[in-house]
Amino acid sequence: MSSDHLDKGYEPSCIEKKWYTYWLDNGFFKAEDKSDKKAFSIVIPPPNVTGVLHMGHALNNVIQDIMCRYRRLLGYNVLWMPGTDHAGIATQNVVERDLAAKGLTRDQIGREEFIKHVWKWREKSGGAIINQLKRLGASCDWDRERFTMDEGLSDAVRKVFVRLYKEGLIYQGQYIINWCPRCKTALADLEVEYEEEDGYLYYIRYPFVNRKQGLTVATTRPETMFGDMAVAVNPTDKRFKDLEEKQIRLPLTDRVIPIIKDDYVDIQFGTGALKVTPAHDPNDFFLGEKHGLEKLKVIGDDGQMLDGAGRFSGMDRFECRKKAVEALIEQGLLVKKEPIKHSVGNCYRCRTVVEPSISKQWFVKVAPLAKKASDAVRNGRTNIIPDNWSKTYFEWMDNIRDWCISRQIWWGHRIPVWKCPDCGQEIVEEIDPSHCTVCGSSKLVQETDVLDTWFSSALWPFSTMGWPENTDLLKTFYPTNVLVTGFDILFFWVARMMMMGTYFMDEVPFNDVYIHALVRDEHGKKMSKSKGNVIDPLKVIDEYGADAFRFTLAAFAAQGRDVKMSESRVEGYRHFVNKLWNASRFALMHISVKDTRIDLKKISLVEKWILSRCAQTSLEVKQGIENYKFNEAASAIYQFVWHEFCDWYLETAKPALYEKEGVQRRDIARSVLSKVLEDILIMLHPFMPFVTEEIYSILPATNGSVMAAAYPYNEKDYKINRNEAVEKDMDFIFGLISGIRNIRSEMNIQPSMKIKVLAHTADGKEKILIAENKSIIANLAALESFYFCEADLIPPSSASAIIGNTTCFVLLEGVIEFDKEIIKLEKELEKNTKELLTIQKRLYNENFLEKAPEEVIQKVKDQHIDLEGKNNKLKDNLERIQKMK
RNA sequence: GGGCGAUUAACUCAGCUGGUAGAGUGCAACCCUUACAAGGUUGAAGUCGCAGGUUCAAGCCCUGCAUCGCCCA
Repeated sequence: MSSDHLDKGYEPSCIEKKWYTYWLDNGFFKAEDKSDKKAFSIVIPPPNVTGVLHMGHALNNVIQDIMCRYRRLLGYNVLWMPGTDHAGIATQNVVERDLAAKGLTRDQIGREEFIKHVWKWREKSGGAIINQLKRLGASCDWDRERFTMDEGLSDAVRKVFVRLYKEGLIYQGQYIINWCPRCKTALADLEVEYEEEDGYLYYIRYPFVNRKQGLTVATTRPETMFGDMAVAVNPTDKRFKDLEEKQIRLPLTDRVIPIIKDDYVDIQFGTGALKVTPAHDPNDFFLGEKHGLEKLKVIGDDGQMLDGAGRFSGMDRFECRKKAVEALIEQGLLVKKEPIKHSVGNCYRCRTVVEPSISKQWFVKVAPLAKKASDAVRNGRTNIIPDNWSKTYFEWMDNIRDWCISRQIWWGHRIPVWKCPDCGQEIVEEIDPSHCTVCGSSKLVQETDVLDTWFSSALWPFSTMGWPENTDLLKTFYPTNVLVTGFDILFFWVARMMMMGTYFMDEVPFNDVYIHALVRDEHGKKMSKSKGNVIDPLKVIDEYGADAFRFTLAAFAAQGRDVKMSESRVEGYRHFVNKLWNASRFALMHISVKDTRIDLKKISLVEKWILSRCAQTSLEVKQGIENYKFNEAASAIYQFVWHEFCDWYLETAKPALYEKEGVQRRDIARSVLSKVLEDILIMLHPFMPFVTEEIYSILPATNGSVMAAAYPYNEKDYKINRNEAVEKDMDFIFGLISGIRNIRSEMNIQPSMKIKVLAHTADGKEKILIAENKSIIANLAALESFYFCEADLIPPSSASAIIGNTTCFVLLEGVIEFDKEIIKLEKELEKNTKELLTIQKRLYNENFLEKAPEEVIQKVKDQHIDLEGKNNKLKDNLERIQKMK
């Protein structure tokens, strides 16, 4: 499987394929139904079977994959349950389009034949999105893949429906619902998307029966006037105080309708007179109920006007709007029309303007379910993260309306209700009934509607695990640890899973709900086909590799903020992948045997330092992942790998690795390098699974897959390796090197030119540190020589840098540019003085000394001493240089 | 109309229970130094949207305002 070297540049495509196949073949993604190990489980938000992977999926699944891979490294028995959703309306639309291409409609071929077509379609192309998830590296337990229309899941749906029905929580009724005239089905409130559009507000005069005058009503939908059953005014409205008429004439018809009074009418809006259309407006529906008005449906299910529209019947609703307005103008009844921005409801599947319409539908009485679901979050059994979404969740749950669950389409779970045509009995059973339970008739007719897709998705966390059977899987993995989702389906899906889970399992479906951001384009705009700003994740993977893409998503997944995605960012992280690759190439030039045993007593300060930093990084990555702060985890490891491991540690390790300090030192250096690189690969694996596996497989010190490795630094190892004192010491050394480098750069000293440096310090500890790390300093700052000097022997022609209590003098032997050094020192002194003054201001403030906590005061005092010391040294140096000039 | 969020370097964003403002990209200078130019070293760059308030101390807490975005009606 592995070779013993790495190519010069990292080439993702074939490596990704190779390792994904390897993981699958070796069962690394498999969960055990029963196990002694601790369990960790996530159910995937099932993508639509018609779906194509978009950025939202990518972010969603990368986050889940990071968590799953991380838990495996910790030794958990991990279940990541995959699957797809049958997506009733969406899928039906796709297949209908296919048929239309062949000149067929679903009505022509009939229900049974149509459903066969859908299944065939699914077999052919339904798995596309699954393969796309695999390209991302998703480590789902694919053998368990579920589909909401599977037999088992359908059984669960049936069971839930029957129980809710028998408990009186499902009912059928005539209500106003949202109707899509194109899909020819009812939609739930949630399935309507509102959009601001330009329209007109038409003011129409309805004449009184016996007078020419009348009331003017305002509407944006004049075509609905044919369904008007009354005109309503507010009883407190002064304009209508003297109104005697009780009736009014409905223009363009021969109907006379009542004038009713109700304080529901908004005095501010329009003319104060409201046309009441109970069959085509939700508010009017309730007003109609209250006043006992008839509900006349005038717009048909296909969007064409019905008989009630008189000579306009048979006309399309929008055509009718135009024609009716023309007719009103002719009759002098259109008072005015003014442009208005108003929100128009569109079908979330096909964007057709939704018609509120009266219809007989099935509903779930959600209040009792919502109570349990809402309480579960209130009392902390389920945590919503970030927490501010809890409020939105409560808001919705507490004001929830009954859920319309019937859809007039064919693709979906058919509602298990039968009617007896002989005696009218309604039969609802889990097993298809063959005859009427009352009269014995065998002519039972099943309800033709199917259930809302979200009805089956609401059961997903337990139906996928085998419910209603009490399976081992359920026992091991339910409730799931976390659900990862975007907030756009918080109500559609999460809320409903909470309702069904708490009701049927008596247990929440997940302990945590992590709500991640929406992925937008680089300007923060929603990605959409019409805007042409969609970035295809698969293309990004092709170009930059899955690892770079995944890392980008993780790095930008800060809580509570949208992810703004642009290819240039992915490119940046591809550089990171490459950096890791090259660092590993370098390491492989040196390490050749399995030896990662490290004797902490024998290793150098810088080696202790890198181990300490590595331990600390592992903790930060751990905390980041466990607290859903993936950006913090990503940035911790990025920072460590690039700027500590590569920039500092590898550079310091080179002399030892090249055997310039003897064989023993070389072997120690090898073992530390080997160990740290191995740790890095494991820590990084959840984020960048492919490249880490490739490198890990080649490292001589490792065996088998990185997926089988243990996450580095348990509590004990952390305590052994983390050493803040060592980190502080190294910060001093690194600061010293940077100080000298700074002088080199400011004084335009060529990198190839070696320089002489003298150090003066009264600090014993710093003196020892410098002495012990002299060769590192000399190497990294490119020094010819480095000695200590006494205060009275400070070289005249030199530039200085102050680090801690030590001053370094870079000898410039006549070539010093005094002006440059003076400017540099003055600038530094200015900055230092500023800082010193702010510190002093606090220290001389009695209130501060009185009220601030002791530790803060002590810290400020320490800072004061440091700053004052540095200030004096800067002044001395400046004075000295100025004298020289 | 109700609710939520944002406003910090040129750009994209971090910033914990209040304690001297950080990163990446970009920019500038120098460098092909034997893992990496997809690189290295060094540097410049911020009135933390505005106005008040609380506090010894405010990017962070409170109030108001402005601008932008999202969700629900």
